[in-house]
Amino acid sequence: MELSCKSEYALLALIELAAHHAKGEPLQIRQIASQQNIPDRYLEQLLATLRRGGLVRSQRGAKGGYLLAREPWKITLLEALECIEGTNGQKAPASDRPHTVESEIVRDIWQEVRDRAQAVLQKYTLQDLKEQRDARHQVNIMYYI
Amino acid sequence: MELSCKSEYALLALIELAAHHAKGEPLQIRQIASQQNIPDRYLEQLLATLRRGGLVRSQRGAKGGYLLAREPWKITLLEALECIEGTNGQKAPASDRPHTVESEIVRDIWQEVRDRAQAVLQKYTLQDLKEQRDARHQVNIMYYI
DNA sequence: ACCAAACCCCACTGGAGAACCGGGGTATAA
DNA sequence: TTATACCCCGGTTCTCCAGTGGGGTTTGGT
Repeated sequence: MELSCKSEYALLALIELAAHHAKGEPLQIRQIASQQNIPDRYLEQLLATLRRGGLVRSQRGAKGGYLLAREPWKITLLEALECIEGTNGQKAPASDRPHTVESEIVRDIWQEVRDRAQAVLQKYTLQDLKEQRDARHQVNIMYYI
Repeated sequence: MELSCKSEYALLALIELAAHHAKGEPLQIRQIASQQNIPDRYLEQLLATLRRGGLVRSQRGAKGGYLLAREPWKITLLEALECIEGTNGQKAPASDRPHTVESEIVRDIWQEVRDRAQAVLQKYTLQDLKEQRDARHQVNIMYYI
């Protein structure tokens, strides 16, 4: 798993879309970008990737924008991250190298690490993040009063 | 965590050193490299990093080579990987960006993923890998008979 | 019909790191 | 003294990240 800036941008955008999802109307790149301080031309590319991955859909033309392709509780973070950074074929070290007993041991541990990371990302959906968001915003308002 | 080719090379070298550790005599780069099919000039750099990190020590001159700086059960994989790839300070996306409620949620999840990955790497020592190695080699011998 | 809002696609840049290769210097055992 | 092995520094090629920019296409509103 990357946990890069790119991945963070994608998740932030998806949280915004999840929060806006009940309204049923599309949300524009500009809105998301300004809310989350993301360069809009870059975010555009990420949303295009998410669209091609089937996680969001777009509405072209005036009053257009993006919507989640599915209900927010049906999209896990694992899906989102695999979509956004999954294109780069070999994240694992090339398996074409002749493998020894020792290299298999290392690969097994690599796999265990990946499995643990993926388990965390599997258990959260966009709905979960949206609820956390609402809860924390509520706390902020209470402090403000 | 990177889980790159570089990291794999480093762990393979450390396993070799752990396996050879009982003899008390140094092991040469060439030996390790040919055993594990690693380009030797590259491995040299990695061992230099591990030396600077205090995980191995070197003996210069003829009959020289590398030895573990500590007992194999006192070196965890987490230590080894942090040493080999840890110089790049922030693997996390720059925190200098203005952070929103949403970005904090994402960072928290990032942290949870990292913690899980590190927990796996923390629980294994070089001694564990050496024992796995011995066990699997033994199995291979039995098949051969 | 027109216009402006919005997405769409492609290309390019600068920087960082991975995965090497190579040359020459230095310590050390035999 | 000499061969062996580590030591240090530098360069190369490649890929990806993180953006920026230009021009094209769809669409709703007037």
